[in-house]
Amino acid sequence: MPPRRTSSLQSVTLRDVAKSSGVHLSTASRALDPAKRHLIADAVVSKIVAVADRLGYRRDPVAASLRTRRSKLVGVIVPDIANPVFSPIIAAITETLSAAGYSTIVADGGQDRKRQSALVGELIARRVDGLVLATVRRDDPILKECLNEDLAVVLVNRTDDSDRVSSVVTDDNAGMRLAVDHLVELGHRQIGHIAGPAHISTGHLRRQGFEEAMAARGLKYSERAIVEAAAYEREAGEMAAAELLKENPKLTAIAAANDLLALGAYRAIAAAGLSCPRDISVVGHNDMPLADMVEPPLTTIRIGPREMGHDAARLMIARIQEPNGAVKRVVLSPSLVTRTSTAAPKQ
Amino acid sequence: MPPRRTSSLQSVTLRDVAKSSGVHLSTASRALDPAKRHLIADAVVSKIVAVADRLGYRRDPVAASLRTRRSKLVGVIVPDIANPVFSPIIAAITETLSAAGYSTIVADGGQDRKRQSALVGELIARRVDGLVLATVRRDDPILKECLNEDLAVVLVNRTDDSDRVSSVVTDDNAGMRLAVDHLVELGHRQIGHIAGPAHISTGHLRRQGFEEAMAARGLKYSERAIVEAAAYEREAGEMAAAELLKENPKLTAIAAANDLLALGAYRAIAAAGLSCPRDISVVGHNDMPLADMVEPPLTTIRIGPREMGHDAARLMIARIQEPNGAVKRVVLSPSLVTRTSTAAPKQ
DNA sequence: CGATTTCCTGCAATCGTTTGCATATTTTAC
DNA sequence: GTAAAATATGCAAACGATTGCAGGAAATCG
Repeated sequence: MPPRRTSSLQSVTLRDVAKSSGVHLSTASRALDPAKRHLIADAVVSKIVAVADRLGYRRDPVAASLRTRRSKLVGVIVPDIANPVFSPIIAAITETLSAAGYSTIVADGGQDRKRQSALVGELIARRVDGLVLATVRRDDPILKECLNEDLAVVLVNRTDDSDRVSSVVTDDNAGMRLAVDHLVELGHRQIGHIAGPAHISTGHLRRQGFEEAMAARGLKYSERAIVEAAAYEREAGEMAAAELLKENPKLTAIAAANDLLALGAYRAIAAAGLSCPRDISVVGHNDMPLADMVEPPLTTIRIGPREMGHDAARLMIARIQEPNGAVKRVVLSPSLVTRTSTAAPKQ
Repeated sequence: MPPRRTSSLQSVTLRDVAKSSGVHLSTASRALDPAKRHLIADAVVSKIVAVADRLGYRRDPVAASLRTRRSKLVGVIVPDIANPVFSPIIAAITETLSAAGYSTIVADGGQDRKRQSALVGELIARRVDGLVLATVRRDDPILKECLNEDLAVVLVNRTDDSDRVSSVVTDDNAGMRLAVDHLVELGHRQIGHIAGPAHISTGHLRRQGFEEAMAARGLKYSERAIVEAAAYEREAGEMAAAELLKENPKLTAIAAANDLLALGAYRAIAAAGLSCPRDISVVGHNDMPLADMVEPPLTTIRIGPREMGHDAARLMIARIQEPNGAVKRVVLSPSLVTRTSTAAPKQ
C-alpha cells in the first residue's frame, strides 16, 4: 500500500480510489454511494469499498455540493444564542440532525431585520438544504424570502400566522391556561398578566390563553391587568410588573409569558417592598435551565425543549427528502411544574 | 437588462456577469475580488461591478471553496451547547467572525472522544479554515489530530499543557486566589475547595490557585479540604460538597471551581440542615448568566466571556491569515463580583 | 524611433464529484 | 441459436469559481 503522496496525509480523491481499484471514476463514485450501489456488481463494490478505506478515502463534500447543489448542511437561526431558553432546543436539533448525517450551522439572528436577511442570504449561498427558524414573527418577511428561494423551512417554538410552512410549537394557549388555572385553584382572583410581544406567536397566544382562562373561570379583569413587555427580557419584565403593581393594587398573582419576564417581576415585587409568594404569586413560562435555582424556585410551564428540537429536526429531514410533502404542524402539550413562587393568597 | 432565465431568480454566475460586461470570465473574477482588483483597469472594474450588482450576482462560496481549498467557515466545538457558560462565548465568537466575513458552525462535542474525533474529521472535510475548541483537556489527542492536518486552531477558556497553539483564557489561578482572599478577608479560616476535573486546565489551575492562596495567607488545610468533582455539573458539586461537609465539620466556607458546582453545594448545604451564607459561605466561578438570580445571589469570579470570545475570534482570523505566525496566548484578568452567598463567619 | 518595461486582459487548466447517455456484456425468452 | 431485455461499466460534460502563464497594447526610456 504505497502512500499516495510524499506530502502530508491530505486528500485521497475518488480518482485515486478508482485507479487503485482498476475501475473508472464514475464506477467508484457509484459504488461508494449507498443509493447507487445497486447499479454495480457486488464483487466490484466490495473491492472498491475495501480499497477506499485502505486508502482512507473521504468524499469531499464541497465538490459534491457543487455538483449536486445540496450540502447536507442545515442552518439554525435563533434570536439570541446567549438566551438559555434556546440552548436545549439547539442541542436537540443538532443531535438529531447529525445522526442523520447533517451538519448544522447555528447563527444568531439578533433583532435587526437587515442583518437577519443578510444572514439568510449567506446561508442560502452556502447551499444549506434547509433552515430552521426560531426567530420568526407572526408576519415575517424573512420567511417569504426563504420560500421564494424554495428551500426547506421549519419553524420552532414560534410560528407565523400563515400555514405555509411546517412547525413545531407547544400549545401556548393551553400552557397559559394551565398557569391561570393553577393560580385560581390556589385561591387567586386578582391576577395580572405580563404579556410577551404581540408580534410574536408565543406572546399573542399566551395572552389569548390568559384571557380565555379568566373568562372560563368567570373572572373579571380590567384592561390594566395586562401589560405587554417590549421584549422577552428581564428588564422589560421588571418594568411591566412595576406598572402592573401600580395600576392594580389588589393584585395577588402574576402570570408571565416567559421565565425571564417572571424573574423581572421578582425584582419589581421586591422593589415595591412586597414579597413573593407571600404577597404576590408568580408563574413563569418555559422552565428554562436554572428556573429551579432562583429564589423562590419558579413555578412555571414546561415546554419540552428537547422534544421540540428533535421533532423540528425530524420535520426538517422529512421536508428535505420530500420537498412537496404536506406541511406539518406538531404541537406539544405543555405541563405545569409547581415550585414555590406560587402559594395561596394571604388572608 | 434581460433577465437571465425564465426560471426562478436563481444563480446568476460569474459567466453571466462577464458576458454582460463584455469581458472574459477571469477578468470579472479579478474585478470582483478586492485583493486582485488592482490588476484591472479602473474603468473596467467599475463597469463590471455595476453589472454585477445590477444582475444581483453573488459569488458562490462552494465553487470558490473547491478551487481555493478554503471556505470562510470556522468550526466551534463546545463540550455542551446547553451549558449557559458557553452561550456568551459562542455569541461573541460568531459576532466577531461574521463581521470579518466568516461563518461559524457550532458543534456539540459531548464527552465521547470518538464522537469528537469524528466531528473534527467532518469539519475538516468541509474545509473549515479553522477550529476553535472549548473542549480541550490538558493533554488532548484531538488537538494533535488538528495540528496534523495543519489547520488554524485556537483554544478558548480551557487550554492544554503544551504551547503549540494559540489560546485565550482567564488567569484561573489568579481568579481562585481572588475568591480565597475574599473569604479570608471576611474572616474565614476553615475553607474547603470543590475542585474541577484535574484533566481540564481550569480544574487544575484553580485548584493550584486555591492552594497557593491558602499558603500565602498562612492557612493550613488538610487534604480532605479539597475534593475533586467528577464533572462540571450540579450533581457532582452536590456530592463533592456533601463529602466536604462530612469530612470537615468546622468548615465555614467553600470555594467552588465553577458556578454549577457552587449551586450543587447549595443543595448539599441545605440537605445538611445548614444555611448559606449563615453557616457556610460559598463562592463560585465564571459568573454565568443568572448567577445573580439564584438564592442566595452567588458571589463569584467574572471571567469576561464576551471578551474571551472576541479575542478568540481575532486570534483565529490572525492565524488564518498568517498560518505561521507566533502562537499567542492571551490571558484575561478575572474579577470578583460580590453578592450575598458570602458573609463573615458567625463567631 | 526602436527597445524595454509595465499594465491589462484573455486562455485554459484545475478543484473533486455526480450523472445522463452510450456501450459492452450477460441473461432471458422464444 | 438468435433477438430482446437486463445488467454492468465507461465516457465526458457539467457544477462555478480561481489563477499561472502568455501575449498585446501602452508607457517609459535612451
